[in-house]
Amino acid sequence: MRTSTRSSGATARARGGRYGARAIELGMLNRRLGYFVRRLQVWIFQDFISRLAAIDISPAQFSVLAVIDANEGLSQSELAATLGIERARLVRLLHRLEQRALLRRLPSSADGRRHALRLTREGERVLARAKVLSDRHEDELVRRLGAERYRMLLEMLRDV
Amino acid sequence: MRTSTRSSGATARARGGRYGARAIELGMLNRRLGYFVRRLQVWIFQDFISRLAAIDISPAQFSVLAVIDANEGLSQSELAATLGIERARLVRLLHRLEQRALLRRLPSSADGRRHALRLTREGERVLARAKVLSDRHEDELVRRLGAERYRMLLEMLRDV
DNA sequence: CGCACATTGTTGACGTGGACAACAAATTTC
DNA sequence: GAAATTTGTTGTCCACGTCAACAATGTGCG
Repeated sequence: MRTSTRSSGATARARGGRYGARAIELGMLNRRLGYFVRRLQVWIFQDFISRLAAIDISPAQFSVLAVIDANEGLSQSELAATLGIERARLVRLLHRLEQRALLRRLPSSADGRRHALRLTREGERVLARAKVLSDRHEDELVRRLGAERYRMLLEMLRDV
Repeated sequence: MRTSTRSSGATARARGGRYGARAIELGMLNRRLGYFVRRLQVWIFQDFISRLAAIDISPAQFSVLAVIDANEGLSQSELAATLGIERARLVRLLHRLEQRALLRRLPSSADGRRHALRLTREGERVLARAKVLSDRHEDELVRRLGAERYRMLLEMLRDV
C-alpha cells in the first residue's frame, strides 16, 4: 500500500537488518485525531493515578465523588448519564465507595426505585484531599503542555 | 465541601425529590482537562469502532497495521515502543492479525531474536479499506467539532 | 574465548472497564 | 387495573494495562 505521508526520505525497502535506532514513522496515524487524543488521555490518566495513589482514588471514582458533591441527592441513573457510563458499571463503583464509607445511598423520598446519593463527612474530606492532589496534577499538565495550549484545550473540549 | 464553581444559582439542599429533569453540574470536573479528554476519546473510539465494524478492525489493530505499513520490517519492540503499548500486549494483538493472515512475522536476517514485521497482500487490502472508512470517520469529527477546532486539536496534540 | 548482562518475544495471571442481557421492584401511562 | 417504562442490580464476556517469569539470542568485557 505505501502511504504518501512519509516525511523522511528513507525507503522502507532498505532496512531489514540492524542499522542502529531508526526513526519510526506513524504513517497514516498522523492524520487520525483519535490516535493523539488517546495518547494524551493515557498519560494524563497515568499522572493522575500516580498522584492520587496515596488516597486510592481513580479518575472514575474522582468524577463520581465530584458530581455527587455538586448535586447532592441525585440518582444513579442521572449520575451515570452525566458521566457517560453504564448504570451497571456505576453500581459497582458506588458499591466500593460506599464500602469505604465515602458516600451513602439513601432512599428517595418520592420514588421508591431511586437512591439519593450523598457524600459522607469522610467522603467530603477525601474529596477535598483529592482536589488538592488533582490541582497539582493540573499544574503538571500546564507545565508540560504550556499554559496557552492547556487553556485552549480545556476551553475547546469543554464546549463540544 | 461545596465547590464554588457552581454556575446555576440553585441550592443543592432543595432538591431531594422529583422536580422533573434538573440540570446536573459537573462541579470541579469543569477544571479537569483529563475528564474532557477522556470523554472526547471515548466517543471518537465509539464512532471509529462502529464505522470499522464491517471489517472488524479495532483502533489498536488499525494503529498496528498502519505503523507496520509505514515501517516495513520493524521489530515488535520497536512497534510497541512507538505505539506506547506493552510488548506482552502487542504479542497477542499480532497473534490475531497473523491468524487472520494480515501480517507475517519473518525471521530477522541479522538478529535471531527479532521478528521482521510485514503486511501480507491481504493486510494491505484490509488496511486500504480501513483507511477509507477511517477517513470518513475523520470527516465526521470535522463535522461535529468544526473544521477549525479539528485542525487546531490535531495540530496541538501532534506536537506534544 | 568465556561469562555476566541485556534484549526480544512469549506466556500466565490479575484487576479494571465497557457492553449486554436479564430481572425484580416500583412507577407511569392509558 | 393492565401494559409499558424506569431504576437498580447481577452475571457474563471480552478488551486492555500491568507485572512477573522464562528461554533464546546477542553484546560487552576481562
